[in-house]
Amino acid sequence: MSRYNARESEPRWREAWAAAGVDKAVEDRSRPKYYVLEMFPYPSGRIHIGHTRNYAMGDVVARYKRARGFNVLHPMGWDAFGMPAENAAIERKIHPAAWTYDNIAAMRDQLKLMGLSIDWDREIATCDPAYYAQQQRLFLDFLDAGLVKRRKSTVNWDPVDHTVLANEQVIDGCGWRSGAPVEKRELTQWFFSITDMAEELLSAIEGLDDWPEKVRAMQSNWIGRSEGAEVSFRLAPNDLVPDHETITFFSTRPDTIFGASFCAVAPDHPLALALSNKVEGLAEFQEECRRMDTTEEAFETAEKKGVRTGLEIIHPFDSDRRLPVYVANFVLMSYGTGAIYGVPAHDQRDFDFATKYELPIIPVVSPDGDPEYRIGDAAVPGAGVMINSDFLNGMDSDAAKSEVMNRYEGAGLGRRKTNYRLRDWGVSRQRYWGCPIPVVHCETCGVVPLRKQDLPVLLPDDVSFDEPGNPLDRATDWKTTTCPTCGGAATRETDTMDTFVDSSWYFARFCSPRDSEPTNRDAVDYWLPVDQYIGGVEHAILHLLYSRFFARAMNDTGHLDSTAREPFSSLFTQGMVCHETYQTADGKWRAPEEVLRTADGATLRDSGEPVSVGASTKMSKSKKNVVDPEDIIEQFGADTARWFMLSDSPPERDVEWTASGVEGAWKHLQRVWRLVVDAAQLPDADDATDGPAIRAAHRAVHAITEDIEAFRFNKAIARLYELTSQLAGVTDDSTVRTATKMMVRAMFPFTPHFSEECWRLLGGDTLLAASPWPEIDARFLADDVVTLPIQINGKKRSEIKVSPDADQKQIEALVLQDPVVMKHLDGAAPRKLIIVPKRIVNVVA
RNA sequence: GCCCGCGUGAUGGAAUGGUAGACAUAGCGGACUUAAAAUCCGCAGGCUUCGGCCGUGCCGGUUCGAGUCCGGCCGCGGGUACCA
Repeated sequence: MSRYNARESEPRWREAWAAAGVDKAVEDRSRPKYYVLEMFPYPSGRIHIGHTRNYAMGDVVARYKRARGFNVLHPMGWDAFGMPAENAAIERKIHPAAWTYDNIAAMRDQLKLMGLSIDWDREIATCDPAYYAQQQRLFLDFLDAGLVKRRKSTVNWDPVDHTVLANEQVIDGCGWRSGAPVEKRELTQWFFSITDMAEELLSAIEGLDDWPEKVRAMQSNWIGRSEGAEVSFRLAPNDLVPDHETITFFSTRPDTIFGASFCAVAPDHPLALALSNKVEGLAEFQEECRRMDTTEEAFETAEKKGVRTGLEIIHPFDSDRRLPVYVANFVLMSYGTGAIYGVPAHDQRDFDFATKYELPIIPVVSPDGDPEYRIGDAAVPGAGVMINSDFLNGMDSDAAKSEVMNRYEGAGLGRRKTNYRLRDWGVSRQRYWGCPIPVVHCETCGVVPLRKQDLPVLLPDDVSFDEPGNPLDRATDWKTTTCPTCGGAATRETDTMDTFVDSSWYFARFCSPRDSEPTNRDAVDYWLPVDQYIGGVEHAILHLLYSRFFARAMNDTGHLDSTAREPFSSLFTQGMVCHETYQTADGKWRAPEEVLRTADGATLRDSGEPVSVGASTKMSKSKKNVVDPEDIIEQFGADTARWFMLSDSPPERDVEWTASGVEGAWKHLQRVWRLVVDAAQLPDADDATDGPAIRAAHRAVHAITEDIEAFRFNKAIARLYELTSQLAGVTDDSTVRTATKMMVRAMFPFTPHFSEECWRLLGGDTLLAASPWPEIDARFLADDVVTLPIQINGKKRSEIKVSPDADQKQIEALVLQDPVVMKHLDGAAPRKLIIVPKRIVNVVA
């Protein structure tokens, strides 16, 4: 009996597809387009199993849509700038470019083994000057349009590596590489004005119907819109800061103004800075706050502390009331106005602060309407009836909110204001391996953008990585240049762009990857938006939000069609690939290939030492629970790997990689192969011939089509298992060969090489890769007879077989004659008889 | 704290309000074989006095009928946060 030989077959079919050019995407306006894209990988050096699941899903979609007559664009590229390349340069004395391009070459070879239908002619790498030169053009256009700004901001500064760190690179207050405590510094940085688009980015989420609800919620929360009042209250006359007359506050609860018992400003608020040397202990307190790291956990435990300034605010509605002003560590300069008035009764932070400093806690909102309402040992947020609030007493808190804001506006104290949590996107990085920012610093003209004809600004090759800091700062020859405006001496900007910039527009570049402009309008108008984007949920906020911003910015600067402001019309976030973990008694992690797994435990293969089996978690080097896709492909072939990864769990959920599961997938393909070998000996049936096999095939493919459309790949595969058993079980049926051919075609998106091999064996003389999806014939879907379950009082007791077009009376008669029904009714008439056609019967006794 | 998800056999998971557990993995039994592997066939939620009864995290509701819808809990996972 012959076996399917993946190792021999798979390369042969990949060559055949390449020779036929089936993966090439050309603009063809006579056909509907379909752009399917998986998030492009960072070229770390090896393809990870998680990548392969991601690309397998995209490939199913690409191959299916192509078979459905769509003109498919399915490209691949490399998110190739970033720190690991510089770290490699530091540790191994390899140039980042050499390291990166070696990795790309290795990963491209690995990816090709999977048999993905990718148009490799469109491959791009973001570190390629041909790519980042276009990014520099976009930067200049954005600058021109006011979408890029340069300003001072507080950053995380690593004092050992002499560089700015992203928030994610600060771990427990220390630099992730140097381990040194991170400082906050004021640096002048480049920003994309994403906050200008906050409202549009938020409201447009509404229209992203084919995005996961989860991602939409995360983006909404991240943008974080809140409505309230921005008001300025007068400071009582004082000698400390005579030129400060007011403090401006933001509050979402103007209704609680009569509950205010203190005010607080951020340590870096202008007023606090002005007071630094005039209030005892303040300068030290501010220094302490600066040292406090910016990560989340630190705040969790940090005590609320402040320094009383001696200043007082005059209550806006009661000029006899004075609110002491503090500088407090829990007030952030980066949100609102950097100043709050504290209402301890209705805000937990204010409550904690007031308790510590023995400030009054005045309830002003009574949840149950009781005017004598008292606060316990925690603040009570939420709505209610106003109490202790002068002219607001008795009002509903929502109405009070509106009333107070009206009074503020009437008195010229302030206005209604919407604030966003979203911050502008700081893109400056003091790094070498990134896209240079195309501006110069001129002694006379200041910051001057380059002219487009001066682009690209190429990264210098000759740089050293043996000192900390940004190598570009030390690249003197490169840095020294002339000013495009005055021709005088100038130095280049040495900041490079955040790598998230690179990935914010690559989907547009794929439409015309070699064009001399960032985009070709004909190409992007045809291909965009991406019809199906697939990637990990870890990019739910940053990458996807930045891309949404970029699509709009490119729109506004004429690089994209003005009608399409969303880049990805449908988004799918796939689950991770997990694996059991193994540990020996001494606590050391062991790799799956070292372990012999039995039904009730595991031992080491070589020594027989017992191994404890731990939870299945995301594959990671530290836990050694990693499977190398190349090993799997070597052993079983790409199709087996693809089949298994999609078969076991719904695509949005994590899948557990198991050796037995992969073997099961491999066995199944061999089973199909035997079926195909047998079927190849049989004659074809003509289209009209009916039989159990062809019926089973049409039904299965009908369902599989719906499953693929709905991203239910696991169910599609389950149906293919079922169909295989059905075809193997029929005897004496002249439609077996025809049905087998249909099954092989339906398997094609999942197991393309294997399906081609089967197809050829069954006499196919075309490539399945260029063949249409099987047509469903409705004749073969209809039932001759349907089985109706019979429930009595909602519990299944019996069933009857009826013709599908039997009418209610016929069914009723059959039901009442059913022995089980007769027994339960015991001569009585049913109280009610519910007949759902072709579904179920319920007898209410 | 807030915002999302999710709780179904030993396991991954199926089930437009209509036969709960498709399909797969592991397991058990059998066939073939000197034997093993491979392959093929079959069994498989729990309890039962063999009539049935119970069963989708828990409690209640809607319905002829609830894993599915509604209300309230419990548990797990993810995201996010001194955001005023």
